[in-house]
Amino acid sequence: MRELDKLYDPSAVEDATYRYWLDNKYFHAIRDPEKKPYTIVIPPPNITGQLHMGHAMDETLQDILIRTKRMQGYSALWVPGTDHASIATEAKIVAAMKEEGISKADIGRDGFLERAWKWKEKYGGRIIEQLKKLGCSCDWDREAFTMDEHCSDAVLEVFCKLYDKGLIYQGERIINWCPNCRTSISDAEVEFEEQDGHFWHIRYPFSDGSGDIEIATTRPETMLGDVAVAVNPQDERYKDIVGKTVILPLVGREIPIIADDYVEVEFGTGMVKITPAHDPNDFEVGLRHNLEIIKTFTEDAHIVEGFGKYSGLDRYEARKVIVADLEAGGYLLRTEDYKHNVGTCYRCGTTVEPMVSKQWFVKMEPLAKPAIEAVRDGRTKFVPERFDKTYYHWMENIKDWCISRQLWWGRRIPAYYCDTCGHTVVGREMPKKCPQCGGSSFHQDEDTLDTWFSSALWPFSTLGWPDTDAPDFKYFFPTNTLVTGYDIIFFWVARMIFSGLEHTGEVPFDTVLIHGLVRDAQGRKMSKSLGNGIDPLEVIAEYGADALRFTLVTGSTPGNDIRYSEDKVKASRNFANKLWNATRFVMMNLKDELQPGLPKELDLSDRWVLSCYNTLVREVTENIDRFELGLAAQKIYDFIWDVYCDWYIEIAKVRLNGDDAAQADNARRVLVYVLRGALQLLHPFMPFITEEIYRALPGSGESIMVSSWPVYSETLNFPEDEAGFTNLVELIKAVRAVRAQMGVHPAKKTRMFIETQHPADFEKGGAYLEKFAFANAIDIGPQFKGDAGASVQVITDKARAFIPMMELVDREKELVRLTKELEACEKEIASTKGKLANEGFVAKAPAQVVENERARLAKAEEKKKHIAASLAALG
RNA sequence: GGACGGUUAGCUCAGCUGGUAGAGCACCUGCUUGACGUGCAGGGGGUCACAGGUUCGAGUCCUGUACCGUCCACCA
Repeated sequence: MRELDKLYDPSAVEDATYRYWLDNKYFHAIRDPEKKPYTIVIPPPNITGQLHMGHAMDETLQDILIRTKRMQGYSALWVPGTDHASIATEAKIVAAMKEEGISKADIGRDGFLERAWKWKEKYGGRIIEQLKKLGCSCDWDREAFTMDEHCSDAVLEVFCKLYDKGLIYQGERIINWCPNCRTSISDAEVEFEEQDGHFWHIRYPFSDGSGDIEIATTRPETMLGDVAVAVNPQDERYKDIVGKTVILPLVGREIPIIADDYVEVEFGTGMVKITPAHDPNDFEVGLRHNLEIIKTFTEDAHIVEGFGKYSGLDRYEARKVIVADLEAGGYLLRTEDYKHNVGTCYRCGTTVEPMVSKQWFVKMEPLAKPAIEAVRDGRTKFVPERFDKTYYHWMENIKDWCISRQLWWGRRIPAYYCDTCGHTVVGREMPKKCPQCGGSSFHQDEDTLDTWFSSALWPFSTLGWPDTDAPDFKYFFPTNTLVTGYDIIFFWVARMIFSGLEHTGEVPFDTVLIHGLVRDAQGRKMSKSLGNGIDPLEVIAEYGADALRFTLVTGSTPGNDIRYSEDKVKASRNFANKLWNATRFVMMNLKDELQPGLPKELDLSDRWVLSCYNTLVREVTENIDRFELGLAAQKIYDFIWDVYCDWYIEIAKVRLNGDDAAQADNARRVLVYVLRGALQLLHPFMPFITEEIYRALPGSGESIMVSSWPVYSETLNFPEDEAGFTNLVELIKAVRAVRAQMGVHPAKKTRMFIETQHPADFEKGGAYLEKFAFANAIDIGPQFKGDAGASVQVITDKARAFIPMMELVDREKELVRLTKELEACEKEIASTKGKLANEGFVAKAPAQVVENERARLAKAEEKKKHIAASLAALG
């Protein structure tokens, strides 16, 4: 420990401590056959990313688990790494290029990839450094990247394998297209948001001139691609017109009226225009009725060639022009305001355009089934459990996964097309000869794979798979706990589960610990656009990583969002400082030589604190096992602050400053013992300060990180002494309360007579009473012989304390005070008696509960006797 | 439309398998207490959203209602 500063300064400690851990390779997991493995893979942050509060919480939870398990003797591996994040990264690079006036086309694929790798080199490491600031004990020797050679091999293997099994196919399907990112995206990547729009009612005339029909649409610009109008076959109104044709206004195309169950009779006019090329439902209808697909939008959402004046217009301009023309032509019947949900790109927010396009898909149904089973039969558990519903719902309704992206940054699809006959060959490398025509010239598919395709393999690709003999894979896989936010269950968790099962035959982890979002103090989501994000690094710089970490786990419960507020961080910082000062106190009282371990002779307070500590060890361990990290943290906090600092240290001062050297030494040894144990329990939560203090304590090992997790011990269990000490504490508190109420200055010491039938406890604690109950002389006996009327009387169930303070005793006030106490006491008696008189309660409640109730009654009655006696004494 | 979560002290939230309602912050009163004022001692403040039910006993379990929030679906 450096100079004993009054204030703990995290910035003076954290970096050096982290370096110490790194230098000693404590984070590096060894495949020790004697140990059990415990593995976590990090949710790989994007290489474009900067550490935000969500990461900070996610990583803190993982670090708590991994540090605990490491101390518990597991070979604990936390695999770190980053994700290439194809779409997000590519967007950033393109934007940066735009600044320079360069486009992708200008530099070509190779030039672009060169830039991308440079970008990765430059920014990919940034977030890793930020994780270190948080104190993450990742095994940096095993750092991975979704596009490094190894992970790429895994992707290649998986693609080829699934293709061979028929689970990956290429096809013309309707997909979600982002006109800004210029790529397809998967269903999961579309976010719906409610927007104000209009409902345009348009007249389509029958081609035979026998009148017209009315259809309503929110997207008139898609009418250029209309190939039919659909009605419900059950709809009596329209039975007769099915089979007739109408003329598409502005375009002049003749299109049929068809019947399909998809149409809701009640909604709108009960007639729907069918645009198979640009609406997923219409696409399905088109398939059923064998309709033509007429594309009307280009990749950047402009009207395609061939539509006259509309061609080349952006989709929104086209809408305006088309509506105006409809109106001018007398086709627009009316316009209503209408709120509807619009799909947007989860990366850039642009309105997604459904498009028919040739893409690669993963056939989901055969993969989803075993993945659902695995959660149903408990091989993988969600914590909290309720998230399995979310998972089932998604998995059971899953559609095929569009995995091809029209991007350059990412793993290129290993499909090759014969230049002679166009035959498709999927394989690990470019084929030499076309199996169909014998041609020898091929070109590779231009597209890359969805980022999540590689992330889905993360728990095993990082451990050496597809080499199933890879030592890490054999030892550490399946992993144990996956920690992530509920927002990426679909993107990632679900896909890892089915991928793990399909490719390794095992679930990739046994537990998924789900946490919520970190919100701002007003409960709003932290976001760039709102500008309400708090930078964890700034918080760390000001308050320390320990304070931030502690804040993010206390007062939270798995799966629920938490609000970030600086006040909470301050409270955590204060706790660190409290611990620091407690240590300062212990250290400044240490003598040169301190015997290790506990002394033979323990006094009442020693046994009390050890017994409390022992219980703490048991409970904290249980809480962590059950992922109740917030509860565990709270208990450690309470123990250190309330039990250790506020009581035990204060009480130990009596012996430390007393004449009995042996006793003082005993106190020192217990102080150090309990402090060290508490530090160990706290270490996973606040790694830096605990390490700093631990190493300063005499008798510690080289690092708290590699010390053994405390275990509950029957030899430290002293229930009677805990109870006895509690009697003392109750009397002390009662005396303090009465004195505070009466406004007696703490400097005023008094004599005290303790009337009790349980003298032993009070005799043992006599010295403490002097200090804490402000007594300068204490007598203990079965009966007070002095003038009760001239004494302040302090009452507990085990004792009456008489404090002669004649000048302060106001008989009337004392009567009121004691009468109030009597009333409270009688209320207690009535309540417990009532319960015990209830036959049902006595017969059906567990014996222990009834026993507690009896004890409570006995206590209250004893106290009542004391109060009655005191009241009598006052006359 | 479906699913889920929340509703507990002025504020932010804990409260595990039902058994005497808690913490932090804020507030009030004292305290130059030989570790710490980022502290110590004392104190006020809650019919646990509402209505039923199960139970000897409900903040906790069940049903329903209200409000707030999230996700999924997408009716053109």
